[in-house]
Amino acid sequence: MPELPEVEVVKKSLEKIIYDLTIKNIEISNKFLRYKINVKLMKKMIKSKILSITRRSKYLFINLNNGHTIMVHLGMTGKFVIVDDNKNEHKTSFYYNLIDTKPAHNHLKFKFNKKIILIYNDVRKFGFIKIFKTKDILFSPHILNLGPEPLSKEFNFDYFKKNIKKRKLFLKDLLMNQKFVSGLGNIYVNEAIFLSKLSPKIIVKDISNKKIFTLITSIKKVLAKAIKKGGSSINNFNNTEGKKGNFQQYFNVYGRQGKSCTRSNCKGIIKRTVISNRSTFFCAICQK
DNA sequence: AGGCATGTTACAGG
DNA sequence: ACCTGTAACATGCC
Repeated sequence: MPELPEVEVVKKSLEKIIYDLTIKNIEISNKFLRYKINVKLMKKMIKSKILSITRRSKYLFINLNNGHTIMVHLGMTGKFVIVDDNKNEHKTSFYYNLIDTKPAHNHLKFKFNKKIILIYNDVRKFGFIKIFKTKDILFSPHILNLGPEPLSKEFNFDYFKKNIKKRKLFLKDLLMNQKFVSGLGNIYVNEAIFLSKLSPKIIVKDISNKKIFTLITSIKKVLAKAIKKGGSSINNFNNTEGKKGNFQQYFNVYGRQGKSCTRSNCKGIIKRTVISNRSTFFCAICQK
């Protein structure tokens, strides 16, 4: 479920529900996620309180009052399910097809001092949950080499310009590279490139200054809008409030091959190709 | 049956 | 030591 907007929505939802709660128990039914969970260390988090929940790129940090942080990466299919005190289930889910949270794929359960259970469910087990000392978290190998957050002011024209000099790679590969900018994935890269009217295959050193500005704006716009819409894939935990992620209905290119270009006055048809093993969608008429 | 799926990373080669 | 491309991870749906 996991590009930056989805992870941000999960972060906000978790915050609302488990902030300030104390972990009463942790049940691990399957420790074999992307990395094997250190059960002993994980159990040491029992009795600690949730100080805050933060995000860096697609990684979530659950910061505890015992000097430790639980790092969570949702991989491709990681989801959280909240069971509230009325036994209602509030799930995060993906718009695509793996939307079920079958109990068989529940791997961890966190129980709190309120009657709230937080379940980590992950069909493909590409996600992981790992404990770090809070002070070490930004120096962990996952975080250390990440590029700037795309929504930060650090990610600007000067940064972009400086990092594309003499580089001969496709624009799409640049934006997918987490060392260049962190948090974008295949959906939002496709969408941002469409908004900028550039070809995903333009060689990055050939992008004009004007287009660099457009591109940066497009990236920030598409992410901000997706967060506002609750992500592309999320049924918000607070779906009792009628809040469901629905950014997928705003996709211009992703998954739209064969359909017509949404740009007014463009008669193009969206094409699908493959770049670096990933599906790539674009309009050959208006993206140059 | 085979292709495809939102991600990361180990590895080989340059 | 850096950069790049490929394959692998596990599972389910079309």
